[in-house]
Amino acid sequence: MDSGYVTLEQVAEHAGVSLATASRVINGSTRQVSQRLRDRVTASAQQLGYLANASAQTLARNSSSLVGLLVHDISDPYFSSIAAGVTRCTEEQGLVLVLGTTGRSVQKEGRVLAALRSHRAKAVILVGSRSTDEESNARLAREIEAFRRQGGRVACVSQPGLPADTVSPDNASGAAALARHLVGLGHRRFAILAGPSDLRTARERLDGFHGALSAAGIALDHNNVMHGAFTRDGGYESTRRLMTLGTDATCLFAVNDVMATGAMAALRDLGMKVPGDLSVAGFDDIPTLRDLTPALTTVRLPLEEMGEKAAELALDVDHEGDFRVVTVPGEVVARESTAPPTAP
Amino acid sequence: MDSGYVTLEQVAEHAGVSLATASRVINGSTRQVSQRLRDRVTASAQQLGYLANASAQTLARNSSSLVGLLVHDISDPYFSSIAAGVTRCTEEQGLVLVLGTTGRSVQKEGRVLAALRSHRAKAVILVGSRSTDEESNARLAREIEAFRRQGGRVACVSQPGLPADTVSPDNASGAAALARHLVGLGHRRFAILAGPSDLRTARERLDGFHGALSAAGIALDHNNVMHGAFTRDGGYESTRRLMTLGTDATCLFAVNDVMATGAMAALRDLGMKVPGDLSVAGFDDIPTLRDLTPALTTVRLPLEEMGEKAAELALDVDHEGDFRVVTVPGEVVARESTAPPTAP
DNA sequence: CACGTCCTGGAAAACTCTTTCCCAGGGTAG
DNA sequence: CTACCCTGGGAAAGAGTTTTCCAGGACGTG
Repeated sequence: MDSGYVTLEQVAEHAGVSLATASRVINGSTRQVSQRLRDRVTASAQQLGYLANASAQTLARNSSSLVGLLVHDISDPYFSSIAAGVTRCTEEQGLVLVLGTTGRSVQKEGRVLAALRSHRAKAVILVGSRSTDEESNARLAREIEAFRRQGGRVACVSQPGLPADTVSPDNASGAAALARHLVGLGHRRFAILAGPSDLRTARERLDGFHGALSAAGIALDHNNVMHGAFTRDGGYESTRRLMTLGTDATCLFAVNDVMATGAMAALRDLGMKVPGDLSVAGFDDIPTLRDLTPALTTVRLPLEEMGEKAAELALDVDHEGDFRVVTVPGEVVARESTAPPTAP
Repeated sequence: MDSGYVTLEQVAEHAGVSLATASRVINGSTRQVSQRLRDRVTASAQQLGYLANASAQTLARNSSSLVGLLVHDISDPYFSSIAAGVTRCTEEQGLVLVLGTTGRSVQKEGRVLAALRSHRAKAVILVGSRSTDEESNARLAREIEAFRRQGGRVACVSQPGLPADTVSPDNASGAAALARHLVGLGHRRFAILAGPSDLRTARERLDGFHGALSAAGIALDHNNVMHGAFTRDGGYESTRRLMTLGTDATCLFAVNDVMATGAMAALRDLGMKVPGDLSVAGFDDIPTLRDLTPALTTVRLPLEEMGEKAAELALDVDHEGDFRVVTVPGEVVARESTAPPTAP
């Protein structure tokens, strides 16, 4: 209690039992220990203020109570919402969460994954879409395999196609439903902030939206599709570019909410009214959205639940074998940022 | 490389050196190793794909590369911004960040702290104001002492008075500066969303604001000070309550931005115009603020830098002895949510 | 040339647990 | 009554590092 550590050996000695017995009492192994000794050991542990040395346990068991969570940017509300769901689940189970931020860098991702492997983390949860680049996906798949071979478990959010359990929003259907809703409002000419062209999530949403338009007999002008960074500033920038080039669109769809937020800021700076001059819609329903004016129409994803579900998948030790995919439907939430187009 | 682990012993054998030498090469101890052996060992490690077992290292060194970060709620942009700053610093140093969320529960805080102790974490950073309750502060102080006795380092953000290095915003001065600014605009009657009455940060801001008003010869009506939860919903709720009771105030100060955000939503729902019917100001300058309409007047804190600074303090191993306090000034940022009061 | 010093490498202890193996004692079945 | 099994306890063998201690060789000095 003073300055050093209380070891299990000291507890055993204090209780007058062997080290083995003390260990069996404290962690509750399969072996039985008589009630009498059990009481003595717990009393001694209590009295001495025993706290197990986690690294010694990890070394002996070859498995730790650490769970990794990899996100691109923790200050992005999309990721922090998912992170909140993950923490809820891990804390329930007494596990310790390790947060790694990748900044979308494959190298950093690799470093964090290696660190988790080195710590014998029990599981890792990868959040956020990766690129569609074949090579970096293959490398990630190898890292995942290495992690799993060491006894770790893996789950992904928003990145289907990897060799792991996955929680994946139904991007295409959600975007299609949104498109139909907007067409229902009377819109015929759309502009799209499509994000990076090599990002899977971005592309699925674009394709779903585009597909639904095609099905409704509406063409999408190539000049109305802007690619750019998947961030608020990317949305701002893309919108300015779009407006500088000029557009005939009556409705702007940003494939995620942070870009839509940037778009709204750009339009405000340009003196354009939403939805009067242009309707705007996003995707994700991040919590900060409801405080925008006008409130943003979007496709709602249950972000916290998705994080929680991913953690459950990753920590469900019973399951072995093929990879499960949980598809999460998106729900169109109509708010004030979209309205029927005003007559031209 | 196949299914098991490569140990340092295997690397040593492969390189034809002793375990001790291999260890000295890989981690770079104080001891010299000849260039010849050095090359052999690194080559073998590379070839075999050696990855150190972190728990074994922790056990042997009695210190790990883990750094704890305790926040109340990671999905709150205030905390996630600070977290982003902390991660930047820890990743630079190759450390692994453990994220603990407390939900403002003292028990959970204790549990996380114990887990970090058990893992021999190198440092822990406590973010967010605690209560002004003497007893729970004393308990926290004891936990901190225990952590430090085990060789860990501690830093706090926004909670001065604890036995640890601290990064603390100058709440009183910032709030006072804001008050002077608002008085300068012509406001004389204020309402305040003061947060929980036992939260140190909240009280400092309230007191600073109040003090500046007094200095300007302005009284603060007791009925215009609403206490409530330190969250968006708390701000919403408090504002509704305030308006239901009725107020003569021309300006509303919420002691943090998330409450101000809730206040704006409540006013919108009540059909009141900001700043036309009521000016609103907050405190913190969380990133999401700039996308509100009208944009919120606030006191800007450099949140990411504060996180980074706290991490630096916690990881500055050179420093021993008395506790350093870094005071961070807040800067009034005037935006559209405040304007001179309209004639009564 | 002898002796002390410095430097490099290796053997082995230490770190704190978990778990296997072994043993004693008591109960049960034949 | 003996052989066998079952239960509960302890000794000891790991788990993979770091680090201390010791040995031997090179080198410098008197």
